[in-house]
Amino acid sequence: MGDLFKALADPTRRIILDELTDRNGQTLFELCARLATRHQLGSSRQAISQHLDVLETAGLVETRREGRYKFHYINTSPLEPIVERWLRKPGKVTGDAGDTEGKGPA
Amino acid sequence: MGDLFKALADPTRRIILDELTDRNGQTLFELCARLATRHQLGSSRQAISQHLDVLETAGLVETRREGRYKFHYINTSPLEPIVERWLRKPGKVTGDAGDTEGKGPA
DNA sequence: TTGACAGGCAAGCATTCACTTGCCTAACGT
DNA sequence: ACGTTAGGCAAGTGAATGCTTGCCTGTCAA
Repeated sequence: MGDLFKALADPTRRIILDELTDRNGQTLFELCARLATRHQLGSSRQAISQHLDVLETAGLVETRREGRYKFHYINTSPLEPIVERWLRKPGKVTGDAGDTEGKGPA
Repeated sequence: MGDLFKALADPTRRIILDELTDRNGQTLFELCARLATRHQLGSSRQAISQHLDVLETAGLVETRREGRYKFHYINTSPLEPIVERWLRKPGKVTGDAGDTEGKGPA
């Protein structure tokens, strides 16, 4: 769950999602080129690749291999439960017991 | 904008939002007690205070002083534009030009 | 088969982040 | 006035994060 928010916390990754929204199914190199051209992002190929890994771990990007190409597709479904979590009316905390992620005390 | 996602990226801060959803207008000490009791979070007072600062910077928490008490109120309005950003249909990237946050190239 | 292309793996580095520690200010109660 | 309570400020520490560097594995065209 926290992977989703951590993925969204980086501006470069948000721009990657923008780019995939504009044109879905891009390869790594295509993304590099378009991020540099349209967003003035000088990130290296490896940097973008690592960002894509983070986004994929968060479930925001899915991939499809085809020969030596790897296409990246945006998946917005993990975003939908975000707002609803804190939009429920005050009264009872329901399903957050598993959200500590090992950040608890020793 | 990125402040919002960074604020949500931490599990302790998400639990604080849960706690404020359950009971709005808590003081710092009240939050400390309830986080420890109901969520087994052993965070110190200063840690919680810093988390509240982050949440307030992100616009997710607003405060009201009253004597020596400071009450914290959740504000969910910054959450609403989150999903819509990437739910627009592919075709044109519109308003992301200001999202680089100084992470751009030299 | 050889070389170019698309991508992956892993170590190293600098910054940021969460948290602690220690001390301080301001508002109450008695 | 004095002590207690609620909260704030700032420096320091360990871990995580974003990025680079260097090399390696597959895939395709000629």
